[in-house]
Amino acid sequence: MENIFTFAANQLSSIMEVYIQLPVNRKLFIRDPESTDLGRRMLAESIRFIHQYGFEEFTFKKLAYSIGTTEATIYRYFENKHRLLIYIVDWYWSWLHYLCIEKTRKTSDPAQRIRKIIRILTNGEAEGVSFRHIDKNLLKGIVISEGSKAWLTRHVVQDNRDKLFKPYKDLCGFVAGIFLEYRPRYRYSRSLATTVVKMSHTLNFYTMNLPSLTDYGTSKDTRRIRPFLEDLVLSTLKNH
Amino acid sequence: MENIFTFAANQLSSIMEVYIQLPVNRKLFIRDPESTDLGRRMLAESIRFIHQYGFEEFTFKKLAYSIGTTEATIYRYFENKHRLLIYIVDWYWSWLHYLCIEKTRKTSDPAQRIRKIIRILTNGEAEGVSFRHIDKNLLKGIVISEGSKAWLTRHVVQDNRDKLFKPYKDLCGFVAGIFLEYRPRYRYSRSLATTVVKMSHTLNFYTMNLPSLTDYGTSKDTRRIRPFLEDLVLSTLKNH
DNA sequence: TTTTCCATAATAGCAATACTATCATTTATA
DNA sequence: TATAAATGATAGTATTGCTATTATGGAAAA
Repeated sequence: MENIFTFAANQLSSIMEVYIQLPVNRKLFIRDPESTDLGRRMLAESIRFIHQYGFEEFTFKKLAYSIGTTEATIYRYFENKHRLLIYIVDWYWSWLHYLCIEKTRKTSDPAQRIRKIIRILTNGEAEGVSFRHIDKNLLKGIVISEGSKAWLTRHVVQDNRDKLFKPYKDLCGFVAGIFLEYRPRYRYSRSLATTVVKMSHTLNFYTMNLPSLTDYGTSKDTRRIRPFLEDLVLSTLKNH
Repeated sequence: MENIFTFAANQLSSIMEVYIQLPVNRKLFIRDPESTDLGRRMLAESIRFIHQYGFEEFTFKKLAYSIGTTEATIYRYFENKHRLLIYIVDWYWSWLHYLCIEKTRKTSDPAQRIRKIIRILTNGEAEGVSFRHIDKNLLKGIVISEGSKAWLTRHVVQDNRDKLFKPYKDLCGFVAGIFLEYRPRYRYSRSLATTVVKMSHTLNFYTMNLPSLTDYGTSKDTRRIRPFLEDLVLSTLKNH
């Protein structure tokens, strides 16, 4: 199967420190942050900052200060902080999509492929190859608690036209395809895929912050999200 | 069944213009907006404004101008605009909860009760008794596109301790109870209830703004959310 | 080597936001 | 009619989210 990550996948090697360049929409930046050391520090530090203090507290001025540059310089890389958020959120979804493709490649049994996908989506610890400057565990935290803010704006429709949410939609589309392999006649594969992708992250947020919305008590044990979603998907699909 | 809405329910009459006072957490306001004409105009106008321009564009200065008062006065009713958002979002969830109780009261068949609940959650047109100053259709739109912002903040945990999200959690708890009536041994009733409540609104947002995440093409037909969720819930529960 | 770019630094400025504070005036209530 | 409470009018402040200008330092082209 040829896909957008072919180039990246070919670069995979046995050493863990591998540099995969995930494709990012060029409209998301003015100057490619991956192209300079300063740019990469912007990414690394904004991930740390947003994870710690939240997106509302995050400003270019503070980011500039903490990496020893100026506000004006950051504005030469990113139009505004919202675009930077979409940049890192997109990066996360692209990476998850890549992981899903990689990890299901060798499995042919459709039900088994579905279980693998759900395992990846609900995995607490970010797995896969490591990256120089992007801390995937922090990133996952950001996507869980700030991710929706990427599209919860007045300009969703225009941003969507500009394909800014393509990685998320591609991932959901891929998952929907896996569902259809299992039950080709199921009519709501996309809705179900979106539900699973969304809830695998939202239930994480609820477990940590509004635990009574889940069944895991106050133990904050996010591991039980997986059996719930697995049962949800397989019960539904089996029924068709 | 005694419940928080008993008083309100007793007031129901055949005329549509009934005044139901839904309980709102007292921490959400400084001065009760329901107690004065000016306060009610604040609620009515903020709903209109947020629906039209979004929560980010919404400021107390603009709200003050459009109802002919001053910023300072609004600050005497609400601590800040975020609390006002929680106020109206809570109001919505309380009202939905009330509707769910009312509409399932006469049905005893558990599966039928589940279908009723899902119908209420996915109903495009806001039904039920009407209110003087709160436009429930606009309110539903706000909850769909701004609702999560109520808890997607750094102070979720504290806000949760202050019981600011009680109406949402109560609704999800009620739905979970209905699921348990049907299948008492199902282990994930809360997660499933939360999933249904969440997705019944999120899929609405996707249908309107990111339609490729759903199965309804570009027709923007939100009516198909209901059969999807109905099938999802009943397939899953039947399996137990 | 010199020139000339170009990225970044340094600094300023501006309109808007999210408040807080003060005092005058109107309105309600005792 | 007195008195308190609610609202209006106005001012002020720190911060945000930018834009603009000029200076500097280092790498590449001439």
